[in-house]
Amino acid sequence: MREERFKKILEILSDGKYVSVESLSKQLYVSMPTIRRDLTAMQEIGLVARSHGGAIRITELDSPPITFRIGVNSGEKIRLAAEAAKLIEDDAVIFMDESTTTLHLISHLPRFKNLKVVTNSMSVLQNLYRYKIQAYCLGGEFSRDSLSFFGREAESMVKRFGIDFMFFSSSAVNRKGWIADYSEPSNSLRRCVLEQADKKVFLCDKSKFGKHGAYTLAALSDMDYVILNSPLPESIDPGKAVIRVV
Amino acid sequence: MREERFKKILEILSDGKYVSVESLSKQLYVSMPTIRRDLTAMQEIGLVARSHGGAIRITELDSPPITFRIGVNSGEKIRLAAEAAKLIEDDAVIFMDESTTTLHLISHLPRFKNLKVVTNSMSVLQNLYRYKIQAYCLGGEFSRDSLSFFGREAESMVKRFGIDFMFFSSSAVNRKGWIADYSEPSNSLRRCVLEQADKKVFLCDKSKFGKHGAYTLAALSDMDYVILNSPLPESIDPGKAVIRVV
DNA sequence: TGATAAACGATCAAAAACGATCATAAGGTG
DNA sequence: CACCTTATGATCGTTTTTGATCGTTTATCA
Repeated sequence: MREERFKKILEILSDGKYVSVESLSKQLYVSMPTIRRDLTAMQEIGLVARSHGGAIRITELDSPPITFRIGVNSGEKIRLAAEAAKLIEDDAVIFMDESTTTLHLISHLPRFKNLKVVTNSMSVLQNLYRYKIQAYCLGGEFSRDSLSFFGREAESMVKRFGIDFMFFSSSAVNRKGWIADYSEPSNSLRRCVLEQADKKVFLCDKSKFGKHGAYTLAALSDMDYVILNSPLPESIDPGKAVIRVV
Repeated sequence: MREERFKKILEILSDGKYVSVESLSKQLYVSMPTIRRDLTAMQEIGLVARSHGGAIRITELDSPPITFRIGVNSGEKIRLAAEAAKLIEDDAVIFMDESTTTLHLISHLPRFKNLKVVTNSMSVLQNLYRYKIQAYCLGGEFSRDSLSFFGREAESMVKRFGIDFMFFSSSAVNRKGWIADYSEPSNSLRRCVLEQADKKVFLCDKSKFGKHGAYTLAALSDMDYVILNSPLPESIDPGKAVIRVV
């Protein structure tokens, strides 16, 4: 019954369009809570991306378009970013990835003196610009989907920076506590940054748990800090990582 | 719902160059404050630029936002760029600097197949994005004045590219035929690009002649092509350079 | 330059949607 | 058939989104 609905939901979503929970509820003759549960389950497998009011389909190997990602869960993302900002100190060199979560970190940065920011994200760069914060951007191939830079060029460039704090997010954390993502170029770059970073700070909202990203990046236990908005599942070993729940 | 609106706003903006908040509000059946919130969110990641009363897509050459303003003499610059575009061939790797003149080159690029563009200018990058042209951006320290990248990082990065055509402009050409500029970081980078470039194309409107830039870059006679909008002064030796007057 | 009108951001309250919980219904198994 | 598991729908408190209001800022034109 439920599997049957999953298939139908995927069909309805097949053309990549957005569908509301209410619409699905009527089309499939089940209540809205049921649709919500279905979508949540499908999200965990990585079949759909949810937002308030509905969902769109995503394929196994790519993340939702940037226009979709901006709006989703922004309240939670703002709180995660605020908590992460408490770690920063004057004179630090920090790296920020292209996730929409880290973007919210920027409004907290002006209170620090002599900060240097390294990023591969054009969105981050533009916001730093507004706040007049010194910025270094990794170059390389430009990705239209995420408005950011990847590739060999970016990777070799980051190796020349000494990074105090690396702030980043990701699409998924699987059941064994591995951070994973759908895009390998993005992952590859982050792996290089991890090597350069003194303190690694992973920002993780609860929608990430249980999902299966195609490419693993690192273990949660390799992090120095993990910022969460719900308790860490029992099954996952935090290792040396300091867990902060907001 | 909100995510769907983001997409529609981008569609609406891609047709026209400018849309008012009121117009968007009516087209999408939501209130004006909601549209403002949407535009603010989209602005933060760099998808649109806002002005009082509405928004424009940032990647619109014809009516650039204030922050990406293309200066005076744009008619002449457009003609120079059009002439320069005639040099390009399919499969070329071209470099474009951060000058406003080269910016006008972009609208001519979509007719070439398999083009790769290397640049240090964020404005160039944003416009390439609109035309879906593959782009590589040099990284490094971000200059707020010119919205582009300079410095050691950018310079060492450009050394890894093989460049077929280098298109660039400059602030001044002195009486002895030396190309010069006021900014040394910018000059320093261009010197590196000159070394990598097979064909060097200098775009020069007549306002540049007789000025004295503080830092010299190269001799006009070192160029492969010089695109002008007035005849070259008698006193300057063109050397091997092919002179084109438009 | 100063006055006027439009547009803006901030704030607040209402509405919509959400997740969590619980009781009930359906389905499977011994 | 009785029991257990799973799925479903209803309810409730919370979060998010939206629209209205108000004081402030910005553009325009005299």
